Amino acid sequence: MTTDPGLADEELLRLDQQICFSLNAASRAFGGVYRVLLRDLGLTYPQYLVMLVLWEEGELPVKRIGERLRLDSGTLSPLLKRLEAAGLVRRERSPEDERSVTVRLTPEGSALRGRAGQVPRRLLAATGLPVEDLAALRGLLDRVTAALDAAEVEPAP
Amino acid sequence: MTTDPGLADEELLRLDQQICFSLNAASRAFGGVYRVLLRDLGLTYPQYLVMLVLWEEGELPVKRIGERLRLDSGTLSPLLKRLEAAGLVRRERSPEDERSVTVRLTPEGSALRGRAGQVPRRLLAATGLPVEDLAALRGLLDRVTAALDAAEVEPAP
DNA sequence: CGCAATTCAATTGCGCACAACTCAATCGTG
DNA sequence: CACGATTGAGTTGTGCGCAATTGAATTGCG
Repeated sequence: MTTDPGLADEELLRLDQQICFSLNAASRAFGGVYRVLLRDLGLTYPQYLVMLVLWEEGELPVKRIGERLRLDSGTLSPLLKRLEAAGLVRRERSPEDERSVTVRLTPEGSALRGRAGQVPRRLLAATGLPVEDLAALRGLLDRVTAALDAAEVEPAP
Repeated sequence: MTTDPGLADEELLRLDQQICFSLNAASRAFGGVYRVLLRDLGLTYPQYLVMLVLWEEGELPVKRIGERLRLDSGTLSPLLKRLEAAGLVRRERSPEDERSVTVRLTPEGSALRGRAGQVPRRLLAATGLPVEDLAALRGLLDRVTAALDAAEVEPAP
């Protein structure tokens, strides 16, 4: 879990810089392409992520959506409200547990899945990478995510 | 640049889902670790990126900072104002071109570099990946970014 | 049973990202 | 030189991400 101490701080600063630049740039480049692809569906990228989960599950409590997407209620509550205002989902408190809110697709929300059908293919094409490389990328990303989540980083140096 | 047409839409949807989930998750996981590491410097992650550029260059017009970080004035203007309020930079209009604003490190801004010295090492350690893997990750990220930037994605399917 | 601790959603506040726009300074072309 | 086009910062408005807090419902422990 430690780093090669032979590398000077100066070199690490450069690598750190490159890693965080690259990740930031990639994340925003993806966002830009998704934005174009999703525009005529009336969805933002995070809204699309929520719809993907709902298309798979049909209905889900807010809590579960948050676990799937690593998002908390501070992000999901207003986002879901906008999806509801757009007529894509309904939200209702669960009768069994009044604390929980269940999110359900409306017929319009389900129908949108058809119109979203070409999004993945077009996105993967835009990456310009063969599927194997994308799988490798995903593997590396998942590894760092797991490590970063597990790392107990001390606040004060 | 096209995708294997043998893959069904359903499978592509799943892969797309995994790629965007993974990228999103990794980006936010990095953000979380940076947030902890930068907290006692009083910097956010995007502010740290700006400081990295300034530590390298000393002074730079807003325009150049934006080119380096792929950020526009809508993001940079308020961010730089906060850095100025924190006493880390000064902003002054260029005498040669009154449209341009030059951003300069203050002595406090320069001094902060020393306190940031351990950030890269600690971040790289938190990733749990050997340097070679991080380099590979960076390579893949840069490739997709370049391809996504180059891809002329048509708005309407 | 009763009350404290926990859980879930929502809200508030702050900062970033991006689009669309404004305004002044500069450039380029006739 | 003059005037229209372009450039560079800044502002506004929308949405996301996260921390911190609130408030109601539920759980669990004594």
